Amino acid sequence: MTDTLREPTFLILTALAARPQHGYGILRDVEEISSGRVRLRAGTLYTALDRMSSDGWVAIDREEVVDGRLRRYYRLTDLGAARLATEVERMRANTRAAEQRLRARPIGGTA
Amino acid sequence: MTDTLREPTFLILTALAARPQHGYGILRDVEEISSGRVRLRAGTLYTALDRMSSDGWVAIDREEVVDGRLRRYYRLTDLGAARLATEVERMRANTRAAEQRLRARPIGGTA
DNA sequence: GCATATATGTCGATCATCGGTATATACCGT
DNA sequence: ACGGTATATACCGATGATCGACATATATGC
Repeated sequence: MTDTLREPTFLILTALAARPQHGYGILRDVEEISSGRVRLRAGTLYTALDRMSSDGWVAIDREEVVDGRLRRYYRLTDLGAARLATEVERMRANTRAAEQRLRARPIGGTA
Repeated sequence: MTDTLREPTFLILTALAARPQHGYGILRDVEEISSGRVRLRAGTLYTALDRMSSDGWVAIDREEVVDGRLRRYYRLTDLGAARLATEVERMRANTRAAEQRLRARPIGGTA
């Protein structure tokens, strides 16, 4: 519970915070959340979902078959939501500290 | 320039944003910045300083000898400050997105 | 016939960080 | 005299999340 989340993990949890979604939907959502900056690799996504499932952060919500293709929907658990909230607090504290110090820094001349 | 910073790297840059500091001073400062949460390993610190030196994010400011012990002071370069500022913006955007979605999420009943 | 979108998955490689260890000096309490 | 803690820098093997590439399958558009 103590360790920091990497960006892909963070964004997957964020995507699922909105609503249950299936893998490919998460892929699209993460891209939208990050304004196109982050494009998850399939390997990253499914490895992360497996890991977070066994950690109890996400759970399989339901499975559907659309056009002969499987859609496995995941949802955020309360534990996962709490983990995400903790991470948000940590990031807030860190950004606050960094901004404060960057503002105090003399501009230029230190190249 | 695109990849995300890990917390130790982020906090080392933040520590140096305030003023030039030597290794052990950074160790103490990072602990203070993070309210005692993050205690950098010596290996992490010096490996990171070497890496960031070759990336041009930090530079050796000066060297002193105090009580027969070497003190190597590092300072943040303009490039390093820019990199930190970029990272702060990224984290701000991510926390904003996560908070928005966590607030919209129905509380409880999804364990 | 070929590219693209949808959809899930495996596998080897990379790399920052962790945890432990090494090396020194100085100070404090017992 | 001895042990513990603080100061100070540095190396090294292990870990683990992510990357990049590949595999498989269906549907749609050109």
